[in-house]
Amino acid sequence: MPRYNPALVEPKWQQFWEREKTFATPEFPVGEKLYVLDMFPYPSGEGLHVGHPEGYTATDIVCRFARMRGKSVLHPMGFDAFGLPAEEHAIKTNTHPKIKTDSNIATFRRQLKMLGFSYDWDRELATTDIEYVRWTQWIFLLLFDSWFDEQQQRGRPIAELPIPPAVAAAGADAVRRYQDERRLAYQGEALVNWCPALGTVLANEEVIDGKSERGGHPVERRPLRQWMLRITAYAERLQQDLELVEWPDSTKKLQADWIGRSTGAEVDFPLGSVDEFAAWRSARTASGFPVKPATDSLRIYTTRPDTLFGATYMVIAPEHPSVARLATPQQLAAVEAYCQKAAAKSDRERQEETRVKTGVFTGSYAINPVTGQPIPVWIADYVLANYGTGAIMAVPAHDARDYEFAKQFALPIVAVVDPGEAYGDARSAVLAGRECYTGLGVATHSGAYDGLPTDEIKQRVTADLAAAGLARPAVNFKLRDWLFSRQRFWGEPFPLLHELDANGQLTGFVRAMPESQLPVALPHLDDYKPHGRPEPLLTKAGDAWLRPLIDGMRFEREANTMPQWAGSCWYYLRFIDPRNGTAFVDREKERAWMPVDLYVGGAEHAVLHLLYARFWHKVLFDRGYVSTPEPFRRLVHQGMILGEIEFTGYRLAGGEAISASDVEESPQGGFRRKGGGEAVDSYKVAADQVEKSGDVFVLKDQPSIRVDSRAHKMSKARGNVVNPDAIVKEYGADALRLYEMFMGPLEAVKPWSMSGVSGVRGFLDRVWRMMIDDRSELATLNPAVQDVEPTREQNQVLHRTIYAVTRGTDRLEFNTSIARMMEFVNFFTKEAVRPKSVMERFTLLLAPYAPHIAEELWEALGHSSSLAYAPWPGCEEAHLKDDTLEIPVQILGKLRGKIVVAADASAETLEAAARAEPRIAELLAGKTIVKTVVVPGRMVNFVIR
RNA sequence: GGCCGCUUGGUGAAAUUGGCAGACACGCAAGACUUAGGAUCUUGUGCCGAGAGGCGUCGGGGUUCGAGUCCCCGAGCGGCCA
Repeated sequence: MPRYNPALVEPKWQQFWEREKTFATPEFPVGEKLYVLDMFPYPSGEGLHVGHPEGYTATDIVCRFARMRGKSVLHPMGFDAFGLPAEEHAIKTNTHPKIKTDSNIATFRRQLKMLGFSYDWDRELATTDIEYVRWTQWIFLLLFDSWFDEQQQRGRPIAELPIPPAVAAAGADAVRRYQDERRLAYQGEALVNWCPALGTVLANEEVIDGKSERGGHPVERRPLRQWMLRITAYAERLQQDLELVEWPDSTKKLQADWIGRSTGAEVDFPLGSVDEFAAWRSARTASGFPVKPATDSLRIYTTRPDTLFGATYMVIAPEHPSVARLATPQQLAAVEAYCQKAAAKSDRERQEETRVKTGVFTGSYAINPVTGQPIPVWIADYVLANYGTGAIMAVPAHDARDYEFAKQFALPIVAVVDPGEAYGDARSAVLAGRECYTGLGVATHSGAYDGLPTDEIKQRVTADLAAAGLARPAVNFKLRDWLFSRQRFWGEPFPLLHELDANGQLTGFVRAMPESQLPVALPHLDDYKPHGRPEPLLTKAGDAWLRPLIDGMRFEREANTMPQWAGSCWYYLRFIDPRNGTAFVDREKERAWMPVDLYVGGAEHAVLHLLYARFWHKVLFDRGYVSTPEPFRRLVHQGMILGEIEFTGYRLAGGEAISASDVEESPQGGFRRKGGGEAVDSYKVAADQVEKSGDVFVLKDQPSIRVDSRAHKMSKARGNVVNPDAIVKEYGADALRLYEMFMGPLEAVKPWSMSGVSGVRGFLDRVWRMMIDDRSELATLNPAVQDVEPTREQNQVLHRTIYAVTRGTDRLEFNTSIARMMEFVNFFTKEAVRPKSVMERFTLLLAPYAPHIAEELWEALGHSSSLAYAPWPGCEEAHLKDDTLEIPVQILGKLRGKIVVAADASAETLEAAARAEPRIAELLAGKTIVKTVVVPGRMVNFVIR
């Protein structure tokens, strides 16, 4: 047979697998199931990136390995195909975004097939497929049809929502309104990024520093009617159930922080004069804490009820419902002006800590319920309307933002938490109100509570105020409801109709499309250009689509589209039953395959995609459509692959070299001399121009000049992008797969290296020559491969390799498995006789990693069927062990000698042998042995004096 | 600014999870084969030292018979959030 030629071998086996449907998954698992999922890609116009095959190869190895161990494996692939780039392309070229999307998918599919992944391609789907859209819309309608029962902590059908008698008495419309306010999908006003210059609404990622990403035009925040999903109802469970999954701790923490559960208290601060306070207070004690905030007080949420005595003013959000009521006539104009300005800012801008605090006094006062003192009520945009109650008590001594605000507006600062002696000199500054302290301590200036530690006073104050009807313990979440509508074209239409009255005006009521009428397809548009209004682009469609006549009634269609997240929220379920025309997934199949056992994808999706998918899954679970509380049992993030390591030198305008240690990034981009000096130019330095000097690299001919040595993110601009097509062409798909796994641990960030690719290609060449006679023109085995019994040593090498590769593959430590296979090949290429049975078992070990060459070798070894389901080689204990071991002998923990003993030598034998070792004996002579540590099979250590 | 992670030869890394630091690969060097080499094979390759030997896992401290691994402090780099 000729030399190893992946260009021939790889397409041959790809065609074989496709023709034979080798990786078709049965409808139901046979025996133990394994569902292994890759985060499906967005099919960009750039094609596959070398980062994609990293995770995909890892999961492919896991799947091929599992099949050989007799598991039923579900391993699907699809495309997250809605998205902005396709829409932008559509606007530019005036072609339907589906055209570009489909051609991008075709490229991705070709590239994925070229890498030999064992997907069941019959299950391929794209979120843009109209049949997929049907079920995305169907799930949306399920959300629309659900409300969250706080008592039972689960979503239930809206028909089961108890209607209070008063509402029922008010008539059918009142009941509908009552229900609509409680659905998991509801309408609300939310701010959009409206860019007048572009005449379109922009996604958050298209807005950078308040300007449009394209063109840098100003962007305004405009309130617009939008669809929201009530994910906050599930906050508690989304947080709790993180305990059920096997995810990286860092990812769980990110999610938990994003959900942001906090405990504290809601406290009412009465409005009105000091002399009314005592009466108000006793009335409250009698009536208890009202469920809804009353108009005679301001309700705040705080996580630090222990600092109530230090509350010297209050702040409400500019959107707070009490703004108009609290603004006194003298202050009204200033308040209105302030609120208008605040509305234009994003929440994010408003929370910027570096920003100078702004605010305006309402003119009104509230009473601090623990001190009975009046405190001013301010309006400031650092308080957000939708967190807590939209109002805070400000404790400038113990909250950084309140402190800054108080400084800015000369408001009183009263310290009520004593940080204690350990805080040093700063303690007196804190107690004098000259410094802010946010930590724990001991109560001071807190009346009867003085001297209590923070945790205790929190409990006591909350309990006491609750008893007096002034407060209640409360839990709050940072998580906000999910803004689910977009004003774009390329997304799923909402399957909803707005009712119109006799005059063609909206009644405010919405009707779900009946299931039989799904899917609602996108309308035809003559072009995809923005229409210059903040409303959804679909309002450009004609009346035939927009205002359909159904059963003799005229409706207006919902013209918003869903965000890209929608499709990726449930694709893992559709893969189980991708062609089902009557349900989004068959319940029995779902029960058989779920949950996803291993989910691999980038850490950039650690929060949003995973949180949204978990939320939808829980709704489906509550409504009885799926059987597991969590969708993804185990999650792994593959690390980013960076470009090849580069050396970067710097020089001044005149061309004079400057050391990297004297250079810093300038804020405008580019580089400058450290300390804000002159601009500096960077340039690439060839590897042979530098040398290592201590910890750093310097120019060979100018050793005083340091250069940077670093791998950068791959980017078009930097020109360091590696194209998988080129790698496959030059080295083969197996080499690419093997290299990506050999680079280092799956989760680590790793720099690309072309010579590393050629290194693993060299390994595959050696594997080939180990078994194949490459000087023969025919498919001939290497004459060294013979049908003989392995020697004891050969068996040892084989079984140790089986052991290590099995273990490494199981634990996703692919790099070490590959290293062990390399050791195997290094050993056997030196053997004049290579037992065929050993070569066969090695080929099976290699198969998950480099499946094409393995199939080819398997065939050459005389097998007529694929090895995809051949049993994984077993490892026999007897062949793993040596008769004798070399054991290190330490004195005071330092290696001083070695002894060779029987593998099963006892502790006594070991110690005796160690003492007898000449060098050890010499070192021990005349010393007192304080202690002897013997670990059989491992080491001996003498502690001497 | 907050949170998380990382730091081991010239380079990517390994270390049975507290027990011989540097497996495997790249690179480099020498040699063999060869008309040729970006092919193949062999040998060597942490640092200092002629050697015996000593030193060595970002820096400092601690726990331990024993620390790359665990704990504390610090530095640098990266990621995410703000």
